[in-house]
Parts: sequence; structure tokens; C-alpha cells
Amino acid sequence: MPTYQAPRGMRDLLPEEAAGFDRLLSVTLARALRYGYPRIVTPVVEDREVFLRSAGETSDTAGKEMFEVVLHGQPGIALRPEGTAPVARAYLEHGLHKTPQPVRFSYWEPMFRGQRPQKLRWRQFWQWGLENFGAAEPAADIEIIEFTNGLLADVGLTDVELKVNSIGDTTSRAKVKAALVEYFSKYRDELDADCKERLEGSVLRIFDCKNPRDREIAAGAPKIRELISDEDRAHFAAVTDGLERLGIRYTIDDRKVRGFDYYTRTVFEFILTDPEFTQAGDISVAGGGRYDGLVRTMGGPDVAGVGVAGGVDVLYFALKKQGVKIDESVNADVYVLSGDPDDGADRLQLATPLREAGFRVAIDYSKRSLDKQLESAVKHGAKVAVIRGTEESRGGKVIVRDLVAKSQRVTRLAAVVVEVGRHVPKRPRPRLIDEPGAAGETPFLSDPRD
RNA sequence: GAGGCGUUGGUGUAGCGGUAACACUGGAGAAUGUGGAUCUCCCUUCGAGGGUUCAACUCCCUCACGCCUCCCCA
Repeated sequence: MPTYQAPRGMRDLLPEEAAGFDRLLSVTLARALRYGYPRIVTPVVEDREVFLRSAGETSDTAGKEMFEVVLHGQPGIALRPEGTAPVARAYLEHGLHKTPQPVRFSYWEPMFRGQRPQKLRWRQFWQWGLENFGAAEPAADIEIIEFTNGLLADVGLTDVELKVNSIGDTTSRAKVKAALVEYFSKYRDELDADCKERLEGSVLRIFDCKNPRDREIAAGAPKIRELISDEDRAHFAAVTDGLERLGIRYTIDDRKVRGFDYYTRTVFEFILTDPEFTQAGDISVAGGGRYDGLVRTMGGPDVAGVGVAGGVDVLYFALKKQGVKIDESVNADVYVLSGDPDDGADRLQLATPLREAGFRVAIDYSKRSLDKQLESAVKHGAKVAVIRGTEESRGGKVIVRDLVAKSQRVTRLAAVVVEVGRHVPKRPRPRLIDEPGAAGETPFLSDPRD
């Protein structure tokens, strides 16, 4: 047993899992781009005030779980616990509120929390997210939700349901909170200690209390949607209408609130429905909402905003649980072997054109018997062995052996790429720039009628 | 952050106050010199450190890590 362990709440993504994450990353960010949400990358740490300020009244609790960093004895910065505040900070810092609105971003980053770990709750975890600044229209809310719905469907997550609610704009929320404080104050002595505290801070979150008596009390509370303004209700109606138009199934959850004060109006969550996940309360795989007051809270102008964030680890786990197949193949498809124990450089030379052609090629560096090398190639998951240094492979020839079909063929060196290509796929080869003439770059044909 | 339960080779497990067992996996070698078969052997001192004891993996303490309930959940 190694003496060193990963820090508490953190873990390694071994190659297969990392490959799975990469798949999800590609799918997510490509979709984001299709929706017009380019990726933004912000630092892994921020001034802690960025998070405390955006957190609003719940800052004491948010601060408690913050993963703070001390550099050269100086505190003041924290590993980011979420993605929205840093993106808002970047939006302001770069004056993007002065550029054409709305401004849209996507992100995919590790996040950190100083909480005690539990299953699916690590101190370092990954989140993808979308942020949209400058659009107050309900269509932006709908787009964000539709994106998420489409993404989850795209990756194959079916055991999930969408819950939406509206908690009113900044003005309405003062009334909402006042009404709720008034209601819950009547039961002050019956609420358990934890929930009593919420009376002072974020009243809305009393709806999240687990204590049975608290839930009874909460059930009798005034409905949030009856307390918000007509404008709020109209906005929410537009959102739900839009969801219906798009054929997105949802349920309205009157008690759905979010943990953060900066949310306004629309809030939503995509919740896992598999019984395994619902035992200890809802586990959401993505959630978000509107945060019209956030940018101003952070010292900027009054800019509307709406966004979503999703837990990658939760999504990955849920997909596995559901039996969704993710291509996590990391093995070399081709293995280069040799019967000549001292031809290391020749093996490399043989591998190079195959690698350039796009095959995944690994080399057996050893002097072991061909027998052992073949066995090793199979154990490494290779589908094809390219063998040199044997009787048959003299005079510029090699053997290309299909390890699955257990058949082989002696090939000229010049034809080895073609022969290997008959058995294993070439992998897409990323480039710094797309090939010219690719679809989308072809100019419109001129039309004489124009 | 609170309470609880755990931590035995790569994985999953057994075990007991006297110096560790099983399955699979893995490594080396043998023999075939184009393969996952067979044979032999190997990889563990039981999370880390300390204590009690003639003697601890087995008892106690501390720490680390994991899981559960709670808190929290951006």
C-alpha cells in the first residue's frame, strides 16, 4: 500500500475514466458552440470576495465551505466553488457589458469545495455550464433549459426529470421573503435548529429542510408564485409556454428554490429519478436559473443573466448506472513486435508511418520471445500486430497479423499502412486549422439572377 | 464542520494475540520460438505513526483516507 494518498475528497481519473470525461467534454462544448456559447476559461482561483459578494446573504455558509488558498502566508484567494461568479467577473473586468449583448459563454472546469466528502460529493469535481448576460427575455431561459434537455438526451440520460419554478425578481423577492418570514416565524419554536437559522438568512431554503415537521410547516406556507409580481408571472408563463412549444416535459415545483441568493425569477433543476439516487434526497445533474441582479451586485451595471451548470461526475455516474456505453478505449490498436532482439530503432521506424497515418501504435521494446511479445500485445488490447525480424519478413517485408481473426499476411513495407487499415480504424487527427475547402467554407455560388 | 462504520497484495474477500489465507489479475522463467493453454516461481507484514504485551494485522490512542447520516450543496 502506497504511503501517499490523494488529498481528501480528490481522486485520479485513470485513463479510461479520463477518456470518458473527454467524450462528455467534446459533446458538451461542441453543442455549446452550436448554440452560440463559446468556451471561456477563467483561473482556478479567484479573489475570495468574488464568491462572497455573489453569494449574497448566505455568505457565511458559503464561506464555510470555501476552499481557501494561502500563498506566502497571505490569504484572500479561493479555489472556485462554482462557475458563474468567475465568468461574471471576467465579463465585467473585460468590459464585455459594453460589447454587443447578449454575451454568451460556456465552460467546463474543475470546481472545489471544502466540505466533507461523500459519494458523488468530492472536494474537487467538474462542472460544465452556460452563462448568458444581457438577455432578460424568457426566450433566453428557454434556450438554456432546452440546451440542457438536448444535451442530456444526446448523451443518453433518460432517468431524469425537469423541475421549474419562479421565485420572482429582485423587488418581488423582498416581498416573498417578508411573507415567508412572517409565516415561518409563527412556527419559530417548532422548526429545528438548522431551519430556524434559515429564518434569518435565506428563508427560501426552509423549503429544502429535511425534518418531517419542518416539511409539514413548509407545506402550509404561502406559494411563492402567488407572492410574485404580475410581470414575474408573465415571464414565467412565457418560459413554460416555450417549453411546451418545444415539447420539453417539465413539472412546476412550487417549493423549488436554489441555494444562492442571486437567483431571480426562473429556477430549474434536472433531477435524477433512479431510486438509487433519490433515497438521500434529490440529486440534480444540472440546474440553473436567472440571475438578473448578479452583475450589479458585483459592481457592474444592471445586466440580466441566465445560466445553467451541470455536474460532470454525477452525469458520468448516472450514465454508467443507466448502462450507457461511452467509448473509453485508450489502447493502441496496433502493436509493433520483432523477432530481432536488437532492432529497437527499426521498430520505431516501422511505427512512424503508421502513426502519421492516424493509427494508434504502441511498440514492444523488449527482447523477449515473439511468443511473449504477441501475448503482451493481446493483453494490451491491440487488434493488429506488425511483426518484423522473422524469416518471412526479410527483404523489406513485414507481417501484419490480425490478432482478433488470428490471420496474417506478409506485406511489403510500402504497403503496411494500407494493410493495417484493413483491420483497424484510423483515428481522427486534430489539426490547428481545418482543412481548406471544408464544408462551410465554400463560398456561395454566384447566381446570374442576383 | 458533527456523529458513526471501515482501511488485509492490482481487484474482491477470509482470518486470528504468536509473525497471513483464497479466487481472479499481474510479473519472471520453463516448454512450444505467432498469442491469452500447461508447469515452476514471484509480488502482501495487514493505511501511517505511537502505545499496551514476552509477542499485534488482531487491543488502545493519534493521524490520513473512504463510506453512511447530518450540515452544506454554487
